[in-house]
Amino acid sequence: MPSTPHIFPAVPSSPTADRKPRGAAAGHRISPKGLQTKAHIVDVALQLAMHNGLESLSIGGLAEATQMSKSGVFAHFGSREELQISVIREYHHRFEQEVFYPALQAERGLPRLRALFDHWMKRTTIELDSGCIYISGAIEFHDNIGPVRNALVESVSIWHAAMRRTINQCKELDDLRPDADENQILSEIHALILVLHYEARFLRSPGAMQRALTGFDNILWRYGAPASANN
Amino acid sequence: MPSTPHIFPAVPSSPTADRKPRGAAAGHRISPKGLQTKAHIVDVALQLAMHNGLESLSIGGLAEATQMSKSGVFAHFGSREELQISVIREYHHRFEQEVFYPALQAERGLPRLRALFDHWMKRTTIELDSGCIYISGAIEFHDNIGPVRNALVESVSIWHAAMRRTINQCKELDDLRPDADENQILSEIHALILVLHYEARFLRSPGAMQRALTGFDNILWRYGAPASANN
DNA sequence: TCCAAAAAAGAACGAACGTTCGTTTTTATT
DNA sequence: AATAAAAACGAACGTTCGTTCTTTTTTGGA
Repeated sequence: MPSTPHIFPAVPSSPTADRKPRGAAAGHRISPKGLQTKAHIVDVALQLAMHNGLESLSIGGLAEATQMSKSGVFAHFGSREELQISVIREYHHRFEQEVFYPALQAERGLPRLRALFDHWMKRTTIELDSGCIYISGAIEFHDNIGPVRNALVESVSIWHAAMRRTINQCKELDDLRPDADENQILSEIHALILVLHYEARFLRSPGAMQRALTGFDNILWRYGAPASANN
Repeated sequence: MPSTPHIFPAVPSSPTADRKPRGAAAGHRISPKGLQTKAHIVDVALQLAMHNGLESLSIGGLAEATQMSKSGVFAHFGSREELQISVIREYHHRFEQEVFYPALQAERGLPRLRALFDHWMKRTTIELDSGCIYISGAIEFHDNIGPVRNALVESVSIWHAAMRRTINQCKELDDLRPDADENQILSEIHALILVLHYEARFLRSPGAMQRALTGFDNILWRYGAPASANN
């Protein structure tokens, strides 16, 4: 795979404690086979976490899902927290690949903002039969200070920064009012994603996606520059 | 306590299985002391659940928090699910008391809708140093079908119905455009609550409450009847 | 092919989980 | 004050949890 650019630099592998992990989590050189196995474990773990949350991830359940022994799975991470962080990093990576980079192909300004929203929506909803770690994780870890929470906040913050950048580009290109507050716009867009997730995945009320789209148009209608026709 | 009216009738005590519970969960007549103890347990359980979610409620932890034995706590509910449902019902009751009924004192139409939103905001945020069961529960139980999920969906649905009613009254009183979709408006208001919760409790970004208020004004500005001055 | 290193397995640990059951203490009523 | 019922306790159950340690299998380079 070509080395695609990253929204944020890789966080150092966070040797949280002075514990001495075994296996791939130790100071060993990781063999190709080891990397492949670990990638597969993280892939399965991410699927589980998207369905049931990071907190319900268990080494035992993951071992069963991957047809491995508990200790075999454990050795790749050294702790449950490190497993959770690995899952968050993987989710962040896919979010980059499936939401952020594709939207960069839309031209700057409103088309790109809309593309980001559209891809974000799709990532968030049941369309892919999965939940969103950034949403469930925020609930699970809002009081739970520690490295897992930090990893989550970091990823979401970087994503928010990217959104703010795009919004500001809209202002520069006169697609949005120059006096509009980018934090306000970001909040309102994020709000639509959250309520979409709530209605679609929990309440299962029909029309949730259409309401999110209408809400987005309302934001543009409210903050759109009077000069330009933005829809 | 006077018998205050309820938004929804009490759900029957759901004798889920053919298990034979002991203590207050059985077919016994419950003594005043028993009721009082159970109320205290539920009160403590609600506090715990508002901080860490319904899923992290444990009989053992609750026993420790109430200075009781595990079996003593357990006997009042007969199962962990019934405990969770009791907590949801208690939360529903407080939501009625602290959000819904106080707002009824504001006059019909926009003042009442705004009062509902204001109280809802306060209930949701850290102002009371607690989270919202309707938000965390939606995440914890979106895939987890069963009586707990049902109780949550029921409570939220009833609350949404009350909101829709209020929105429709706004339309009748020409505070909102008569052609506005009440589901759309409800979605956008709910969205503001969700993002407020996200930003205030998880990201801890400043200004979240102000953005929610601004967002509410934007909704009124979008859907407000052109004739009336609604702020 | 041989061998060191890495990966995976297997067994076990202490703790916490929800739940059951027999017993004791407390409550409410006569 | 006596008594039946309800509440609370204490101990134990089978599981699952994350983690540690020892042993076996697999891998990859010489």
